[in-house]
Amino acid sequence: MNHRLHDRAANSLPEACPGLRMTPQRQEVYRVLMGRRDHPTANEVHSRVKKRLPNISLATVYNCLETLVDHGLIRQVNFERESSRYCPNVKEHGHFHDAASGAIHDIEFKPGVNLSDFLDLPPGAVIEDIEITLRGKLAAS
Amino acid sequence: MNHRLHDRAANSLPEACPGLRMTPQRQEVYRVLMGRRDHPTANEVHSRVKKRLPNISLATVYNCLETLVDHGLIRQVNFERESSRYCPNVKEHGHFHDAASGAIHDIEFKPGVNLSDFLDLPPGAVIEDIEITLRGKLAAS
DNA sequence: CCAATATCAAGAATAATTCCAATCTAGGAG
DNA sequence: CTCCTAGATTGGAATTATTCTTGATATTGG
Repeated sequence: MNHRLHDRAANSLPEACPGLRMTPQRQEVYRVLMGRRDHPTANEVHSRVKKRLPNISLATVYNCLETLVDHGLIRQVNFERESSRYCPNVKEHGHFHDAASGAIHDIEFKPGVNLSDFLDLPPGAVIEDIEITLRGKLAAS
Repeated sequence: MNHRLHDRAANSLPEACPGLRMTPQRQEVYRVLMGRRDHPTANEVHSRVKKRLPNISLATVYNCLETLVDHGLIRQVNFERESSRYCPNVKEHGHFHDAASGAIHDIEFKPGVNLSDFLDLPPGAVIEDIEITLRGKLAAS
């Protein structure tokens, strides 16, 4: 079994991140995301965080999420026009959205592949961010 | 030069599409999208359409766009949390968002490539829709 | 031509997110 | 240790894109 990506303890703190003050709120938001590696919306994060910080406001959750995203500790993912979701998998990856269950699975690139191997990029394009989302079904097994 | 994708006359009508009633509003929305192959928002489409149909409402533009999308005549594309944009290129393709100019370029797949060539898909996944968005810059030429 | 159905328009309603102003807090300077 | 300040948090208001609702219109099949 391959745990390459998921080996950080669920309740560990992010290592010191320059310019980021680790407040209790940010810590808990981060902990909650690491603890259950689904792709919760800000609202879902809020619900989960409230178990330990009952007074935290949704605005603060949004702030924390934004800060963590800005510092590269988590990723924000958008599907269609739905609420943004947040993902603790910082590695470059895509998502597969199972229409039947609603579940979202991380999709990794095969090792060694290069964007320009399969896409006709405009000449001189410098890619800073990639977003790949697939929608479909898992065949009944 | 390769015009494979863009050879439909700009003001042509979509060929008969089962179950789609081609009203003047839908026709004009479609015409406007075909005429300028950028990626306008519903609002931009509304402005453009109003030149010929001054009384059309934004709600109708939304309705028309949704209908055209449902019938596969245009595609809806979402970048981040911005307004949806609409794209007359129905072929499977991705988008490159130039951070500097804000321009959006269609990106084609290299011929013959297969999703599973570069992505680790979950076993049994049947992909129904692909969305690939790149963000970056065009190197100064 | 008439009834059934689909479309349109205008504005109200919704939902996610951001903004704002008023506290609050942590950490460094003294 | 205490004060000061920058940054963080809060709750609620504001914003924005989009959808919904309702009544009026138009179109089509019979």
